[in-house]
Amino acid sequence: MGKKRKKSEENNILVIVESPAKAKTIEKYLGKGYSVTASMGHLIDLPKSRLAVNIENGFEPDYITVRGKAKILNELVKKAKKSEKVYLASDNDREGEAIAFHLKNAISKKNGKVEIDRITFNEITPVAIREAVSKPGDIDMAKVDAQKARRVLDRLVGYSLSPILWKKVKNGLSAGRVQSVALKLICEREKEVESFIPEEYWTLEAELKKGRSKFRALLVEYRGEKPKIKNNQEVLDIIGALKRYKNFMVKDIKVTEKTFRPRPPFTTSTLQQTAANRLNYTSRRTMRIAQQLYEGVNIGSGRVGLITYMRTDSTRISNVALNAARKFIAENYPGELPEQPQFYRSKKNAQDAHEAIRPTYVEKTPDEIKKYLTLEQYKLYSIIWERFIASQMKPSKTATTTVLFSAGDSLFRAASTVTVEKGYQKILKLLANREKEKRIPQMKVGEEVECVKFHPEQHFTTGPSRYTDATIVKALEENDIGRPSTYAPIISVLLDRYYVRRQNKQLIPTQLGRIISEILSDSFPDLINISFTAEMERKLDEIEEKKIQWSSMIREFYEPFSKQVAHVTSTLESVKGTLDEPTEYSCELCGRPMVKKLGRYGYFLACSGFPECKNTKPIPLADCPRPGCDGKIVERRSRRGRGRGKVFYGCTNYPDCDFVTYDKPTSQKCPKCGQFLVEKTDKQRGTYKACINPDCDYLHTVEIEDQNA
DNA sequence: CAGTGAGCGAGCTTCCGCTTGACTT
Repeated sequence: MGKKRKKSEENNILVIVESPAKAKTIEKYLGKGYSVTASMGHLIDLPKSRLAVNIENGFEPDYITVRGKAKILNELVKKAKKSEKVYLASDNDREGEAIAFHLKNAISKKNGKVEIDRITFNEITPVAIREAVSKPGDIDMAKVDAQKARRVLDRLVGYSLSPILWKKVKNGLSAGRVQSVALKLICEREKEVESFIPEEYWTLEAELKKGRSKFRALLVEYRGEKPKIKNNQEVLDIIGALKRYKNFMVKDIKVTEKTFRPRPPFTTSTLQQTAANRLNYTSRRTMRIAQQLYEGVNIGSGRVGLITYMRTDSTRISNVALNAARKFIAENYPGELPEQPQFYRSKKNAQDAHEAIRPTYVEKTPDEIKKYLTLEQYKLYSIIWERFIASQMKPSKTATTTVLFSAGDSLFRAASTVTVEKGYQKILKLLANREKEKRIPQMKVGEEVECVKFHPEQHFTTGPSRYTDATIVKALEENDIGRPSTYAPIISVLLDRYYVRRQNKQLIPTQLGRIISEILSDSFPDLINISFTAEMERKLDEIEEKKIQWSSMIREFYEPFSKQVAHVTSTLESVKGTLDEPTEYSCELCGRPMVKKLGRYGYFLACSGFPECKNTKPIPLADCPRPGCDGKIVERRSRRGRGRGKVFYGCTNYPDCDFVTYDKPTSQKCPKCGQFLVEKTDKQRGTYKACINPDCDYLHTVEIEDQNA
């Protein structure tokens, strides 16, 4: 008796979620009697070391406990044993259902008696959590099957394609349903960039004067046609013909109003895009900071989670958050509160397991908590906060006045845009529009203004732009390739494997990346393309709707695929040996030319006479600036610290010469003193080049290559 | 934000998607 009462006072209902930060919040909401624990993602998965898909037996996967997760799993099982009831509350999406399923198996294997139910919710609010607990249900096996199909397909693709690359290109390479399509996009764009031929064209502006104000109007019609000015001579001819019109006549004035609705709150994809465009952050950096804000920052009163979950594809927000935003707007910007709340539609195939990314407490304004945040936390929090509040404010309105001027049979156009109603723009600081308003004076139709001067300007048509973190994430998301948790890692894998490099934010394929992409796209055109994943998702939906079986879906894919794999393996010629890039250096041991190779630790120089001559050396980046030293500056890595350590640049004559710097040398020489230039970054100037010589003051801004961090 | 030093051509690699930490190499 006494024992029983004691037990009921303890936490006798176990709730399992995926993320520990979420566990903390939910435990607070559920209160007494509940214990909430995190699984930290998948605990059961395919082993890394082998295929582990039984092709002869209906593609059944051979699951194991994920390396390093045994401790967590055992503890969950132990806790479950002590509980009266277990609620599996992993995310309400396909992967979450699979996590719940595997947990249930593991727990009931060790303890058949305990009652295990599945609960789901799409927002972490007291109401939603309590409601979920009041309506426990079962695991949706169709969803679990869909996840299994996804997992098995990715394993079959990745573990079939990668070995082809090992054999034909280079050991250790990788390919997969997602990364190889991302690489293909980048390579195709590069081809467009290369084949684009810029064309010269000119524009002509007239400087007009009314009273004391001067403004410019653009030539939009010449001799009854849209002007196509190809070169300097043509523009001079036009100016010559127009010179006699000392005055231009106002022919038409039009005012058009435009309404701009605020944008929906952030998803992972739009957060990464906006942070890249407005703050210059890589996807990876954005996610690292967002994770910090989500896990919580000490803002005086203890650690507080400042934003909702950062890996989401939804723009939906909870009612609690909606009301909080409206209350905040009513109190601070009463004129900008719309009568009706704004609702935003998530993208078509959103899994919608979480809310949009929003501040957890709208009353904690960025400026109020700035002193507790790092600068990057402050900036990221600011854009999240601004975007969320703005999304519930009134639209902004602009009025554009367009004036047409005639000069003979030519027409010029000038326009000015003014904001009529600021609306949600009132809240924006970091996200505020950066363009300046252009003003033109008041005029009347029929009025004449003086033409003071002509301004011809040379232009070139600009071709397609290379992908950046922002645009590749956008492209992937639009085509339903990858998930919020993988956008940043996809970019990292392409960089880490030297398929792509990043320069001035642009993603440029390397020689290796192009070769791989070419082989994969040519050999597997049905798989390595932009629509394969969308097709796959459609079939996964059918599995979830119990219209087809997961194993038949896999069989239909695998039969032709495996044939093609065998065919390519036996027929494709190896390109090993063509990968080394020639260089200007020659081997100091045997005189043969040196080639640039990609090794385990990055690029290095090797003698082309290998294996007779085994000479290797790092790639020289510059001459050592120390007087009398004949060493070269090369990239080195510190040994201490996690991973491979931090990159720095030192002299090859170390320890005789101890010259060292953290600034990356460039191939350029300083025009003032002749030593080499290095890349530097700081807050005021951004990234720029400066002379390595501390006694030389040469510096100027230029474009540079970024790191992956 | 302070902080700094090999080797590399291989015998064992690789996927996508969920989640956070992280010694002895």
